[in-house]
Amino acid sequence: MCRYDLQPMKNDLLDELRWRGLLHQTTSENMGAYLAAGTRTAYAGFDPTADSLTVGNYVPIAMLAHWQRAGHRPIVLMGGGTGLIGDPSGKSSERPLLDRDAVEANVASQKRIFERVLDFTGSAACTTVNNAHWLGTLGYIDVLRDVGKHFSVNQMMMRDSIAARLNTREQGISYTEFSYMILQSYDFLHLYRTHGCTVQLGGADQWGNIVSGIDLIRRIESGEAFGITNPLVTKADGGKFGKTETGAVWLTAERTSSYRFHQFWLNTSDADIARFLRWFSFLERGEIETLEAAATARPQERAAQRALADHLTALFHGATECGRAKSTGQALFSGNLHELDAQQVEDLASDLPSGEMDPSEWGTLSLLDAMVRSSIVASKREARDCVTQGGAAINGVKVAEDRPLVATDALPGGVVLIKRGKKQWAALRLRR
RNA sequence: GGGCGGAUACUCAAGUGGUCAACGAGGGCAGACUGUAAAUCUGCUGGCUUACGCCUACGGGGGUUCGAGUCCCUCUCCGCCCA
Repeated sequence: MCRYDLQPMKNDLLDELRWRGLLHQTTSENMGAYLAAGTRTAYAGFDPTADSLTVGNYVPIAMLAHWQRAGHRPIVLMGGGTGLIGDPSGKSSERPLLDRDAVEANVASQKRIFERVLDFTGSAACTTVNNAHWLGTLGYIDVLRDVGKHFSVNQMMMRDSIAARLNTREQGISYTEFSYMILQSYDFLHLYRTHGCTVQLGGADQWGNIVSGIDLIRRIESGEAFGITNPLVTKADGGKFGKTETGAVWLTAERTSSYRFHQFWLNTSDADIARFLRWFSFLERGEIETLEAAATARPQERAAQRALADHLTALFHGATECGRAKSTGQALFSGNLHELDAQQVEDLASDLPSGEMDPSEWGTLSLLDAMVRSSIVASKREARDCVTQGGAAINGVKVAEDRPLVATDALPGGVVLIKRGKKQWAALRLRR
């Protein structure tokens, strides 16, 4: 059982979401009473445009988890069908279409992520569905007759997601992407019919699509359905959430190692940490409030950042990996690299960009070349700049001038660790 | 179908025959200060065995010229206006 042990929610769901800052809008004022009256089913959709998901996709997953903690039943909708189209919401340009096999493979691969956060057993077991299975068999004529009739083009064009694209000079919107809203609405209708699903969760940018689905259910089934949206994740400095020097932060180990994942959260700025704890962690209110107080009183200790990093790394990578990530960070930032044993060095190096060198190159391979070879820099030019500016280090010790690597630079296990700036590391392995 | 305008480095955006590897802004990287934070200040930001040198680049192709991002022809794509 790899699922992180989430505790049942003690508070009212909407109150909890509101307190966490996860509640952007709901489609009805009666939501609270509706949820209190029984076990409900909600879904959130995910685009299988990659074989993994990033921290940017995490909030909807967390929303489903909170939903489940409150005793309701979650459905993960994999957009195997809609992924073939591409959602225009929040996109400034037309997206490339993926081929069907790629989408199928991505759907399978992403399932692992959901299994870490959601409970697929028990009375409110989560289920996964793939809309390729019903959208794929729809006939064009049928859709136009049965579904399209209920959509007003005039209304669709006024939706923010579409209007934004209609008004830009550079980019238009294809009929394909224009139709996305109809398909997403149909998904909701389908889940309403087959799973008794009456609630859709999504980001604030999904509002228009969600409301369309609710309308469709009312028109065709005379049924009542609801929507809950969460705010989009922002950072206090206005930067893009989820990006680091090395690119997007993913939720699976093959794309982002547990070490980097842990570091990402550890580096959360003071201005963001309180909101991030509430958004991203499943810690209890009391714990969060204690951490927030600590962060305000003694920010230099970064207790809140550490707690968030540990919590999420354990959630997505497991407790063992989380421990490894922490000790790796400790070794790298304390600078005592020669004290590591061969196994630790190897573990560490396996996380880093790396290159190889031959023992015969001791004394001749320059630091600049070594940096290029370990791919920590894109060119020798860049390596030179880095060294000149005092930003390069061998095994954590600053090197002011280019020099050849020598045999004593090797750490146990035959690895030389090269650092660029404060946080970027690479490994050069000794070939044997 | 007709008329007009546009395409420049990661992004936006200057440039209208030599002084252009290309102003400026944003972003990114690095340094100082710090707490592996933010803010601020500074440097760098096409590549090469550091070279007032060479190579590659201003949508694609072809031309004019001693010399072209800059002029001409053509192709592709985009926008606006008229049908």
